[in-house]
Amino acid sequence: MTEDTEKPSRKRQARGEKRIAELLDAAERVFAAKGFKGATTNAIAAEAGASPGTLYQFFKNKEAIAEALTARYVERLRAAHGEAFDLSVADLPLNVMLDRILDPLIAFDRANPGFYALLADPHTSPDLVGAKRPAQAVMFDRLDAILERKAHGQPPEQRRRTAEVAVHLFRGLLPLIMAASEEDLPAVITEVKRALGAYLDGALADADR
Amino acid sequence: MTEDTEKPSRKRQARGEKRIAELLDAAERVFAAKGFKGATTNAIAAEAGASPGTLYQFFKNKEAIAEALTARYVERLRAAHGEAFDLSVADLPLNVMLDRILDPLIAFDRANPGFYALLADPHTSPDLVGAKRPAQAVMFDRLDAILERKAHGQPPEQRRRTAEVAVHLFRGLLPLIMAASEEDLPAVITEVKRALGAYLDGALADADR
DNA sequence: CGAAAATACGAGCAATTACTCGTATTTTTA
DNA sequence: TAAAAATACGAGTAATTGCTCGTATTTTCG
Repeated sequence: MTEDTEKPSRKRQARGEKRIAELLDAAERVFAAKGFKGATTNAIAAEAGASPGTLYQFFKNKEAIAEALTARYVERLRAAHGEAFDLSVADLPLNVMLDRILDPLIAFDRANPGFYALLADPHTSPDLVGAKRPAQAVMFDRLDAILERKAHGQPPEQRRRTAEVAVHLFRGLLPLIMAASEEDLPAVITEVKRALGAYLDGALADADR
Repeated sequence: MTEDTEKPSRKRQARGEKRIAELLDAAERVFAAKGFKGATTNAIAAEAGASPGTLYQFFKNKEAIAEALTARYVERLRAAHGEAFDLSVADLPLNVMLDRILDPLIAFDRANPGFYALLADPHTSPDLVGAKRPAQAVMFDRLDAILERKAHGQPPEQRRRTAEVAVHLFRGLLPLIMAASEEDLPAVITEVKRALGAYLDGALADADR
């Protein structure tokens, strides 16, 4: 077995891939506007210019749409900012590091409002929770690795908690970031960085104590 | 007109008040478990041991239930912690002030999971948003007043933003607080206070600059 | 007491919605 | 080119759900 968890179906056409992308684009808009429960599969199909039957040709059910969309976000997040989130930033001063990490992350979130809509919803089924885990892990794991490099002496448990709190802290401020007008955004970003910087600064100082 | 925005109906019986309280208790549980959209009015009625007809005798529709529940939370929040959130805490050292404010607030949130469930849901109708505003205002206004007293020289606009960010910061960490086991809670609370303390400390230091 | 009002019930309606299925069209492939 | 497979359609269905309404019981009050 090299790479086949797929059924013995014949082949997916380029047309199909295009439709899937269109359906996910549509789902992104509808989820962002209405949330998961509020979104209608018929509305997603219509938004994509497709029929319900076509939608269900590619997705087993509504949850599968959200799962696929989440997977696409994770993929894009890795592709776009894997480098910016690289471990080498750990050697930079804290405020520079925060610029490097947060600027692209904020840009990504503002450019992909559906990502936030899906991630923020706390009332998701177990399957969806599983699909969301990698999205959380992308941020958490990298930050944890960075902290490990930046504060060697700290016990791993404490470090994990610091990373977890920092990620939640950012996610908690996301509503503010998402709601900010283009005009207010710089000031909001400044505050976000100030909050994260102050927290991490304290956590790292404790590690050296 | 002294106090009557009510219809010329005859009188609400004690039995009715009791039923309303039971229905709100039930709604709290169902909303906390399923979210607003996921909750069913029939399920709320059943949870309260009442029939749908009885539910709709006291509430115009599903939204009205959430509005009344939110109002009850605001009332309880004010009653339970109005004093702890009193302006005099502004004269205390920052970390003591945070203990005084956050400990009862965290206890309230953990004791009223429906409050968090309703507040956190971003996909609410305009009516619900209006009902939620006072809940936000309770925390924001008091913190803003405290900051005014603690940092006189700061321009109001900057102060408002600090208060807004601080409130969002706390709300953002609420998922962590709500999900923590009784065992983990103290450590989580420590981190929350550290984060808020570090942020506010920086903001207040800037004000004195 | 007795009438009116408040409370209570729950079957069921109208609307919504996730999803199916029979059928038609386009693309692949042998 | 012809059969098979993939894609597409959209009316229809079964289930869910917010809410109503006719009716029955309890409480209030003159």
